[in-house]
Amino acid sequence: MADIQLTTGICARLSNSENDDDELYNSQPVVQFLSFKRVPPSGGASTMDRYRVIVSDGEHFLQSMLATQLNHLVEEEQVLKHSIAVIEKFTCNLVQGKKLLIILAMRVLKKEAEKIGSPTPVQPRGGGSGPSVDMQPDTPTVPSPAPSTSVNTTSTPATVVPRAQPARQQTQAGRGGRSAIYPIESLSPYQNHWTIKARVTQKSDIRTWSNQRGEGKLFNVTLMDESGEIRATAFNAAVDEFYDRLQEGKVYLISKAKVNLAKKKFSNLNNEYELGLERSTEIEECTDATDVPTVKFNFVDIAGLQELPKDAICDVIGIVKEVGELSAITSKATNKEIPKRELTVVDKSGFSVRVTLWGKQAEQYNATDQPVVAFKGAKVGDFQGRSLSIMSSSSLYINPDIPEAHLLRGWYDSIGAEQTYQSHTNAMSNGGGVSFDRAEIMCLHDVKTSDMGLSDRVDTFCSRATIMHIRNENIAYPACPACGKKVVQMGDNWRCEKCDKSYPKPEYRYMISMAVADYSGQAWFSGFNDVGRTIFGMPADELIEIRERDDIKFNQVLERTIGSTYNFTCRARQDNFNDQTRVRYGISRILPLEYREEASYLANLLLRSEWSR
DNA sequence: CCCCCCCC
Repeated sequence: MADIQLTTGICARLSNSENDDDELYNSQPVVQFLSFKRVPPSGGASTMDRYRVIVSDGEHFLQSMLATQLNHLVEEEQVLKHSIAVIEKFTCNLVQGKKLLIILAMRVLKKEAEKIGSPTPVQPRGGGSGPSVDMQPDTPTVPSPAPSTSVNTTSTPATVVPRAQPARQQTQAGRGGRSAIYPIESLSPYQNHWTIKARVTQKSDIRTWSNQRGEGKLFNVTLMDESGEIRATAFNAAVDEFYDRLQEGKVYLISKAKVNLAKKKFSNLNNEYELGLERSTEIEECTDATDVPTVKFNFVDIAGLQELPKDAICDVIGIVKEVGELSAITSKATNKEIPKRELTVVDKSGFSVRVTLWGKQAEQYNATDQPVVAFKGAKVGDFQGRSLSIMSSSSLYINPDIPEAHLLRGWYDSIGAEQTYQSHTNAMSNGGGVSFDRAEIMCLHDVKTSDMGLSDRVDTFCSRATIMHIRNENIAYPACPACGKKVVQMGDNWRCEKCDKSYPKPEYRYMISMAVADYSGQAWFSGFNDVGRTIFGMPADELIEIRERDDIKFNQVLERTIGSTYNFTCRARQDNFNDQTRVRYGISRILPLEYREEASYLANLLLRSEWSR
């Protein structure tokens, strides 16, 4: 190669050009590379390192980025410092008010070269500061918000960056008949002739609809490249055309789809736009897909689900401990039968959660062993504490080849399979709608000074309190083995009025009255059989037997309970006794403290405060 | 052009 000319002035033109400068975008400038710097991904969908580079036209220099499909040129040392190359395809993004060149395709003309000239920073037209050439750790694309579903849903990205301007496209769309490959991030309704190279990370079932406006069918896919994600929808004829061709996990070159404004409330993707796949849309599977990232998860552990609000969208990974049979429900809204299957999923947090699959996912689930399962975009429900629902926009991965899955497999096979798991039901509710909720904990002082129990309704509160004393009189009563009501001794037998039956032996049931205290004060709580079984760890028959046999031991058993702390859910009720009105607190649920859960709660608090900083 | 994700 004889004498290579750099395209003098190109840096200034790029820096100051309008985006509709077709002539500029169609030129193939020759530049010299001055430096390369590897920068980590910015989060969001991006999982690949990128190269920040500085290019020179001999007169000025300009900060630029290599599209990730060009990373290998640097890594294989096909391009070096001072190499001269022709930029065959490029686009520009506006980042923090500055124009940033993104090199999409290039050809090295001279690998080893000397630095040409003494280039200086571009002076922007009309004053102002020129493009920064310092290596700030920002990236050329609009940063995704911190994946918000698993943590603080109200956090917003620290920097709000103007969206990429519509990148223009080389009209010689030509060579090979295909347009340049554009980052998903750069798509907008203002440009045509783009091609994206994207992975299908999620594909919905085909859904039909019927309303006033008509009827039809559709499906969606989520497409992802290193710059971001976009949802694409195909209707009717396009469904027939593309449903089978688009497969989850595969990478496609997609062009000539329509770019529509996304209705944000229907999508949790970080994209202003979505694609309409039409019959004229071109979709071609791409086998060279190593540069297109695979799905990225932001897992929350199963214990941590109770920190998420209902309807939060999250990613969860766990072991399928139990698989339910395929069943169906009838939707109240549409009166349609909907196939349903429930999985019980556990993880290292020691919790289990019920996960509902719907439709085809319910029908097609057929893993009978206990696989690792990862969910992306599962919806948090509050049925029996916490539950998960897998929506059409969620993805389910059986035994995904990711580190978290291998760790989980190893843990489960060595210790997890033997352990018991706490369900959110047990942690939070007694099934009758009364739940323990740490956010609802009241201190006893507040309970006693509030109007709890003074109204006609039943007031429920939660308390974390420590047992100070248990009344030893009337600690249990002889009950009917069938109905639990009190029985009376008649000769050798015990008679139940309700059942109209006599039994040779009663079954004792607890009737506990205990003084409890927290940091603010003390109160008397009363509870029945389940409360006694929880605090004594034995049925009432056993305790009564001890009392009859050995009074000292009986008192020891009572004393053993002193000082233990529980999570209580109580009902406050007015009580009239001997012309005196007082408020009584009945325990409707008692739960031992779960130290694992407490630790995980605290860990999640810490994480949350880290991330919202 | 959908935007429902259902039920216990």
